[in-house]
This record gives sequence, structure tokens and C-alpha cells, in this order.
Amino acid sequence: MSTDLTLHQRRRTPTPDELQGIPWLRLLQPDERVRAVAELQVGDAAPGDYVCRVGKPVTYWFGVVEGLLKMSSDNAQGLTMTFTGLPPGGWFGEGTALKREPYRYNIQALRKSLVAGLPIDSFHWLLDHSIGFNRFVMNQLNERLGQFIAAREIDRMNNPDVRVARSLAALFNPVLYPGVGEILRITQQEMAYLVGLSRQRVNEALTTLQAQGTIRVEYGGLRVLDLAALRSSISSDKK
DNA sequence: TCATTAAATTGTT
DNA sequence: AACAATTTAATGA
Repeated sequence: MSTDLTLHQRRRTPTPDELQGIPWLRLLQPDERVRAVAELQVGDAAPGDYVCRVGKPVTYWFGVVEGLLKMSSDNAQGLTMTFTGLPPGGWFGEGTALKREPYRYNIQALRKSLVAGLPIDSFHWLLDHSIGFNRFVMNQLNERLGQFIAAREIDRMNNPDVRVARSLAALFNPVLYPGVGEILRITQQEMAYLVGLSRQRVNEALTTLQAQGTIRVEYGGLRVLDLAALRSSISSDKK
């Protein structure tokens, strides 16, 4: 059920419309942008497709133009651990790209997605030449650090409503995922995969959050009404 | 463009 | 996990 390495197969150059969805391009100088655009590739990923796998050499720095990916890792016991979802506007793998190390995570499409890739040599060229690009990457690393710390907290919580709320807040991070606007395209089933709960429990949590007025549940997506409330939902851990 | 039908997603038990 | 209800997407005249 899981095909391999989609981006390396049917890839093409991005359309102008798709370039609009790449947040860091606007931070580049004209000459830098020309070079980056010439090197950028996009490819479709079907649900279950791997964008990259643990241990494979780094070929691209990846970003999500459209759709939804998940970042996971398999531990020694063979259990899959999901770290985070990757909604539109998210770019990832800069840590391993910087050091030219093999990928440390599996990136898999949860739904039909459009993935963009910047070849690693171009990535390094931009690091060497573009101030704007460096700012973006630095900002990205810093913001992601905050997310991982928050993710540890989320894992320790046993209140499902709060888990769903915090995980949702993470996906609505405007710095890491500028492609996500007011509404996030995600099904409750996909949310369940990311949070590690059953779909029914997620449904219940979302209904509760809607009743609190922090989100609105829509068909095939969620609308955030109060992001601050999502982030700071009370962790009333009851035993 | 509209009506019909299939598929996807949600709400409930 | 199964089911019914609802929403969207696809099809074809």
C-alpha cells in the first residue's frame, strides 16, 4: 500500500500558482529567487507514499505546497511514533540538510499532497549567499524547537480534549505553516492518526472545542476562532 | 448549468 | 467497529 519516493519519479517544475505557496521565496533577492525557482521541483504524493525515509541520503529540502504529511520514526521495538503533522507551507529537514546527514525521520503523505523539493546543493548555495534565506531557516529552527518541547508536554497529558486542542494549535502555527489560514484542511480520521486517538474520541473532543467557541468543525476541515484559547487550554488531568 | 449518482466524511451507538 | 446521515465530487446530458 505504500509506494516509494514519489518526488523522485513524476516530478515537474512548479507553476507560478504553486510558487505562491512557498513562503521563503519572497524573502530572497531577485537574483537569488531566479536561481531557486529554476532548481525547485514539485511532485504529487498519494496517501501512504513516502517523501523520505530514515537512513536515505538527503537529496532535497522538502516543503508542503498542498495536502498533509506526517513525520514519524520507528523505534527499536518497531513501533511507529508520530511526531507531527505537516500542513501546507511547512518546510522540514533543514537540520539534516545542513549537516548532509541521512534523514532521521520518515515523511509520509496522509492524503494526496503536492510536495516541493529544493536540491541540497541549492539549499547550501542559498545559505552561503542569501541573508533572507538564513533568517528564514534560523527562524524555522527556533520555532520548531519550541514545538518539540510543547509536543513532549502533549504526550504526557492524558486528557484527550487537551491533547487534541494542543495538537491542533501546533498545526495552526503561522510561522512554521504559513500556508494554513483560518481553516485547516484535515479530516477527523487524519487528526486521529496524528494525535494517536480513535476517530470517535477526536470527534468528541472537536465537538467540545466547538462548544467552547474556540473552533468550528466543518466538512473536511477545521476553522480556528480563538488560537490563544487552543494553546492555553487548561490541562485538567484527572485520574 | 443542472440533475443524478458515487464517494468521502461526519455523527452516533 | 458498524451504521445512517450529510456533504462534496464526478458524471453526463
